[in-house]
Amino acid sequence: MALELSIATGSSVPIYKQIIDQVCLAIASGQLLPGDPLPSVRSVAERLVVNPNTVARAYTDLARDGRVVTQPGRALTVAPRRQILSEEERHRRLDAALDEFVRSVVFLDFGREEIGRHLAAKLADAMPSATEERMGA
Amino acid sequence: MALELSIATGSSVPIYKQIIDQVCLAIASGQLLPGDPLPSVRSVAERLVVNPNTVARAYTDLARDGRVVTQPGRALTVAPRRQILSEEERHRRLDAALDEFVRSVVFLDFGREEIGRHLAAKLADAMPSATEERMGA
DNA sequence: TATACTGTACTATATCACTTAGTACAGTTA
DNA sequence: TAACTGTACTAAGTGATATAGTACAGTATA
Repeated sequence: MALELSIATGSSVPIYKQIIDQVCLAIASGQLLPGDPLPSVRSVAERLVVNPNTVARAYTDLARDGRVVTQPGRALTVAPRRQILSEEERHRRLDAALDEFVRSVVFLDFGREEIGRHLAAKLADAMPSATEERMGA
Repeated sequence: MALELSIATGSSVPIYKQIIDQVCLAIASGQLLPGDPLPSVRSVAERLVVNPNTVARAYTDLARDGRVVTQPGRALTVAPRRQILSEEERHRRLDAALDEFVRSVVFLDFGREEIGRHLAAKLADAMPSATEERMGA
């Protein structure tokens, strides 16, 4: 399936990061499978009315993090699913994300259970578990 | 209890935001109670070796969001615990925080249950529930 | 071979957020 | 009066973000 990228022009999130996030979500959700090609730098730039350099910035970041594979002269392709980060780095990033999230919601006066419920729903959307995939969900 | 602020000089998180986060966490955890005074702009600036304007920026943001009360010529005090944001705004912010969090962890190859477990632990630290507070936990 | 595509690299420039610096003022407290 | 409180203002420097334009090596295809 062709990846349909979009950007929120008013957002404070940098364009290059919006692109990275969408590609990563597409991979995590299974919309993009290992080996699938990403749309070219120039086509994305044209579609989003954005500078090619900005798209290239996102693509080089994706390649640096090992989420896509580069081949000279060819389009980027989604990397095979394997362990990319060290165990330590994975936990460090999870911990940082958790801290950031807690800081953001701690003032909102939601119950811990309520927050947990909303998170579970979001996670189910973004990252269907292997079990569910096997069941065809 | 006097609030002991600190900053991570190497962090990409702006100093003013680090201050805001620490104050908010102190309020949420019960370390700061409604009516408690915040340390003065100048004393914080001196302790953290930071510009007073940066601290003032954090304080005005806290006041704008209703988490502290301003009185001319007096120190800021922690606002009484009550509904500050509209129901819609609360959910909007929770949703934004959830999206941001999911984007951050979706690549890390953690199971949904594992993420949920870690989050529950963090939340228990940051925001002791009313029930636990009543039990003296 | 010629053409059009792919990612990548480079310089230059503009804008904005963040931070620092310095000064100033009204209100409070002792 | 003196020392404190938050707040407001201008000015300047730094770094991230984005744009613009150009260029190059490798690949695919007619």
